[in-house]
Amino acid sequence: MKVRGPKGTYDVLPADQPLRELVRTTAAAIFSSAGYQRIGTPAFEDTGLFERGVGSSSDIVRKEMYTFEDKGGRSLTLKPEGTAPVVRAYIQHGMHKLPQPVKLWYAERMYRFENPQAGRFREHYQLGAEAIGSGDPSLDAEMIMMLSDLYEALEVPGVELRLGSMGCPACREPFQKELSSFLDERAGAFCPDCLERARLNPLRVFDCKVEQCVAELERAPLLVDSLCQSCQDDFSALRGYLDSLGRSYRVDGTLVRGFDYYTKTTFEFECARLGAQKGIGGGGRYDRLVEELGGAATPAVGFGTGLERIVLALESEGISVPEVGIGVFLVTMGPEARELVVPLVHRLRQEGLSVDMDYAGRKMKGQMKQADRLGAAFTVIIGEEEIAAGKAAVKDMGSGRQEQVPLARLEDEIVLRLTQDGADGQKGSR
RNA sequence: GUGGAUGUAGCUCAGCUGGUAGAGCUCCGGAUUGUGGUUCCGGCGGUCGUGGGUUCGAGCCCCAUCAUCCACCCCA
Repeated sequence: MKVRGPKGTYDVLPADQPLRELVRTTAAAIFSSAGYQRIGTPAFEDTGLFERGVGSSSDIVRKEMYTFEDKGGRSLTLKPEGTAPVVRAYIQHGMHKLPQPVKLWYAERMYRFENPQAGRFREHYQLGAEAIGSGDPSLDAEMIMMLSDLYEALEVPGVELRLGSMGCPACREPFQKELSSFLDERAGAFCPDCLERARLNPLRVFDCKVEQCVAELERAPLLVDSLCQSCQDDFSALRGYLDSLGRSYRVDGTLVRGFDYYTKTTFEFECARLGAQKGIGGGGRYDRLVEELGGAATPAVGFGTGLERIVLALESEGISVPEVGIGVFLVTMGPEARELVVPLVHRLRQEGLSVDMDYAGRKMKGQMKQADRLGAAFTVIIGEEEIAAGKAAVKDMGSGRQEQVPLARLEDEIVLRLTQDGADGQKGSR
């Protein structure tokens, strides 16, 4: 192997495109029907945006960012997540003056310096949405349903929803103290990772999978049980909405999301088909982020979902999108035929038809084979005999029927055949 | 950053106790002096990840290194 793409990256080959395209267009339709408009943000941002936004205690900021200095001495970072850039754009463009909430969605590449594994890459593609400017739990429900509808529309198998609440500063801080003292009392019972978490961000101990720790945590206090009145009200309102929407979910007091900015609602969709990295999408409310990034105090909620993980889940079901073949393939033999066909191919393409010809010097048989591989609906054969007779052979690749068409009428005949309904070739449909 | 598995043709893989490489698929051609999807035949294609070592001799053994996959951490 001489050359390779960088670790954790992948190429999207032609065969991979249709399914990804399907996911993107399905998402775009669902998001826009809920009034979300697409926004694009730069591939890189000032490093400080993520340090302040995502939070310096998060793993992402501590060890996963692609940070570099540009020639002007600025510290920049390839974006590891989508929310902070969108919030930055909201503030920068004065979107607080627009009718609230401002609803935005994005499809962007994200970068994290992690070791790759199933469903995890250093560059990945994320679809996400943010609704900024309302704290109403019905908006949380809208967000959750958009994601849920996306998975449903795509028929992603085995998707489950977990729901939790991170509370607000008013209830979280006292709770963290309570949890910390619980952890301190039993310090001996936890693994070294958990002791580290207890110091940095106690809530993260709930992520631990070590049996001993999990057992010990059975008796730990849960944040969902000690929410303040306001957080409790919002949480039960959200649950009411989800119930009436018929969206099933599991309340999980141990659901903790990785970014420091989350408040109140957190949610995560999991897919059992995915292996260890089974989180397929998730999000939550971040009522303090806009303010922390320098805007006015503004509540907001959002989610992100990984395109690769959706595709992986779909592929585990053997789902494939049929490839569409080309319209017509022009088979030529001899220089005269090529002289005639090169401009003809160009004119037909200008008509918007999908047309191809041989560029590899294949013999006739090889050209027919190529036409078949490309899924051509029709083949036009022009050789010395045809030139001499002033006619071309037009062959229907489905039926195998072939007829002679005068060269003078050939172009009109091709246009006619290809603009009829269903004239597109269909690969693999014979 | 850590652990395990794996690295042989473009792809999927075989290669017995070490004797300097093979199949299937793909591609090109022939069987059908100008007609596809089936079949048969032929051809193109390999520094056996890389660098050392042991040996008369290494794809096979040893060491190192890199990469890939999976898992941990964490996340989409």
